[in-house]
Amino acid sequence: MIVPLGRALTAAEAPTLAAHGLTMWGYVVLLRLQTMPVRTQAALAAEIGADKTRIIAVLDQLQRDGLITREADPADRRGNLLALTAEGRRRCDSAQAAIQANEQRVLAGLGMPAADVEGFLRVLHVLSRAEPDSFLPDNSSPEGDLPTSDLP
Amino acid sequence: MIVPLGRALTAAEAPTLAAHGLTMWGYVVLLRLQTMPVRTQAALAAEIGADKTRIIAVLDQLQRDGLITREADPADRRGNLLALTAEGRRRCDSAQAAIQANEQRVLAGLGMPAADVEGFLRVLHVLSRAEPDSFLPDNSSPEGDLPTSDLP
DNA sequence: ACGGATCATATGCAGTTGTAGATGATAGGC
DNA sequence: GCCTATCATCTACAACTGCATATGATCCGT
Repeated sequence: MIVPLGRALTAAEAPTLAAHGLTMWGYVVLLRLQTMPVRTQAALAAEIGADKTRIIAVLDQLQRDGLITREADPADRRGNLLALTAEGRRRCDSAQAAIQANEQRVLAGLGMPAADVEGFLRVLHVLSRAEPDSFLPDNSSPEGDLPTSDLP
Repeated sequence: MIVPLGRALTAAEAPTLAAHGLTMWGYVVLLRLQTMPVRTQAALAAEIGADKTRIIAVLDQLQRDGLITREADPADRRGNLLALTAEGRRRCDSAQAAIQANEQRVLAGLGMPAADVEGFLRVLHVLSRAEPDSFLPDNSSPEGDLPTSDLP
């Protein structure tokens, strides 16, 4: 998969998210909490591929905006229970709708068969739910003898 | 499209690229030059979504490794002609094969219909050739009144 | 010949990201 | 009670990224 493509798609979502008062990570957090609350911030960070120290500010902001609740878990006060508020759910839904509308526009503009586009969306949906570790290659050795020089 | 997915896929490629003595940007440059040489570094940077000042070191390394040729354009000596060497082509091909093999493994592991997977790959291929600007949303106004707070 | 533009290159700055470590609070096993 | 582990939080450091700027070489139009 092509790296600049991923970067371009990410960059394209930013204005839509900004228009909904969200940042990329804020949106990712809301999307994840949309499916189910979590019991610790560390678990959330691991699931969304974020750094546990860096999402603290994200969660701070979301909490200030009234989009999430964040309360010590009575069963284990080391962790925080995180869940969407009603406003958070609304915000997430509206941002998601806008982004998906733009995706539909982009995909429609490709002029590809509807079956391909539908297949694409289905695979993408499943991929987005997969564990990030499942994308890693096997421990296969590289082909041939290659120099070990690498970019600084 | 889901941002963490893109990040996970990118991260998953890194070990394969490293095993082939390449970095992400080095690989992206090789991929682009595989299709056709370019006449200026600035044009290359724009096409691959890189910063023109930052790819200098990338090109330096690729040139040192004998993977690209980089010669002043006799028609306009302000620019450099960039092209793959035979070794560069081999390196690019082998890295690409390894990455695609891993992609096939991941996609096969999803257990989805072959038609969906093929459609996915076809759409992905077209998307990767699209102009990054085409992904940007229209100048539509956001839905409803939303707070303007944003993440620091 | 001059002025403006383009190209590669180097550099600075601010923001982002990944990693590591420290700290305090909390929990569980012995 | 003590030791170890976990969690959130804070901080430092290095690398990366985007943008801006400056410089020298080159090119083109007047």
